[in-house]
Amino acid sequence: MLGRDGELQDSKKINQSRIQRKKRALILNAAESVFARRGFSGSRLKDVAEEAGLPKANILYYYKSKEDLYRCVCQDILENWLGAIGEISVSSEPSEALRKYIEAKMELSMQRPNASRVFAMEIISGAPVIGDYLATELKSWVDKHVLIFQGWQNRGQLVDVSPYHVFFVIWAVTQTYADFETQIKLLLGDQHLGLDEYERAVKSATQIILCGLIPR
Amino acid sequence: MLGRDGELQDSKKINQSRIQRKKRALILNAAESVFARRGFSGSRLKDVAEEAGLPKANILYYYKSKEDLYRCVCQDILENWLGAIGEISVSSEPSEALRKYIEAKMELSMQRPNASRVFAMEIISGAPVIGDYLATELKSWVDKHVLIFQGWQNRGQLVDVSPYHVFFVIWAVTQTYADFETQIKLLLGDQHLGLDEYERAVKSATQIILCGLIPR
DNA sequence: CCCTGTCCTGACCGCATATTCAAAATCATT
DNA sequence: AATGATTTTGAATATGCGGTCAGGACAGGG
Repeated sequence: MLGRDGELQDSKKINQSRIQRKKRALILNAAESVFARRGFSGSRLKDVAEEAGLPKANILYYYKSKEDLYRCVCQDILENWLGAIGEISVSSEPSEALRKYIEAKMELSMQRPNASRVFAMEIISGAPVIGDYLATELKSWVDKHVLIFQGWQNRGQLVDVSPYHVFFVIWAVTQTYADFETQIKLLLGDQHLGLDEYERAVKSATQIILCGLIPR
Repeated sequence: MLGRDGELQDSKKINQSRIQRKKRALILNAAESVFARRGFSGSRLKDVAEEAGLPKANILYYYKSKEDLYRCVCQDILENWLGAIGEISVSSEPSEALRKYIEAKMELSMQRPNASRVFAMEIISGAPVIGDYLATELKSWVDKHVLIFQGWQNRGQLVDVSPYHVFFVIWAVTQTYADFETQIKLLLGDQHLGLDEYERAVKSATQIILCGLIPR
């Protein structure tokens, strides 16, 4: 079972040779795509090994256990997300700030869909590994931005809804294009969800959400 | 591995004694909650057995295999969903029709969150079992309603966005309250996501989406 | 009470899995 | 080239899984 409060950085060696970093990154990528399909307990190290093109024992040379590997995948995702999105700027117009945020999240979903899926499965499973992170770092990030939203609402620049739910709606919509790609492709009849359809998705999602948030 | 085109009703016995129906329903419920947490390959029959309060062998007396059980869970979910939601009425005002639909989906998410989670995991995993259903029945249902949406758009009653994405947005938002309940509870600081917070969620979601869809 | 079919279950089987290990191969440094 | 550290990997191990089975419990109609 996944120990709840493990330090989330079991194998975060700091002195890595070039070859180590390369191999570890290769394995991390392979692991992400496997975990994205099956979740933690459903994934097999054999599949990770095949995906990475390495013998199974080599995986466990670089990551001391399956759980360690999974934690590192999660940590990598969280760092990447937090770094890529940054803040919602206080100064600019709400409509512009929110549009930027939505577009950034959409792009993340499209560029690293597997990251989004691992995250989704982890949450659905009860967040045994990243629960602490959600309750501390993410919560403080959200609380801070809720204040910004309330400021906008006081000035009549943002529709009067619960600010937390603004986030829930934005996250839900932006991540659905990664997590539920299978369903979307089947319904659109598309095979590849190409760039044109991606543009349409961004446009539709942004338009619907923004119109719902910005008063006239 | 899950055979893709299996008939989705392996164990759909029609002549069931009262005791059979009761036991099968009990097991189905337990299985739903286990599959909701771990997905198909991550779930253990032992856990289903414990959840149901039965010995493991008894599970396999009523369902001939783990995959059979999983298929029955999926089928049960799909039937329930299709039956509970029904159609989006053509005649009434778009705003009323859509509001009804959104509220119905929200209620389903709240009443059977585990069903939503099983569905989510199945899709993220590539929909090996319900893929056929999505590509046929659900697709024809959606295509039919897309026509309705386009009719509304021609009459200026619905904002001009890709109708398919209208569904994607509605589904994303309504299901997020079931699938990501863990995250939402952690961020709201709540333990139970009580009735008041549920009302607020319905109100916020409905308001944001509807305002984004209905022109003024 | 017996008999017949249904229901229940502990013990068991074969297989897959995560993890260990020791020996081989490769690399780095002098 | 020599030596020591790092990296690689096939084989071995222990555990846990889905599924089987034989026989016991039980229900109900005669």
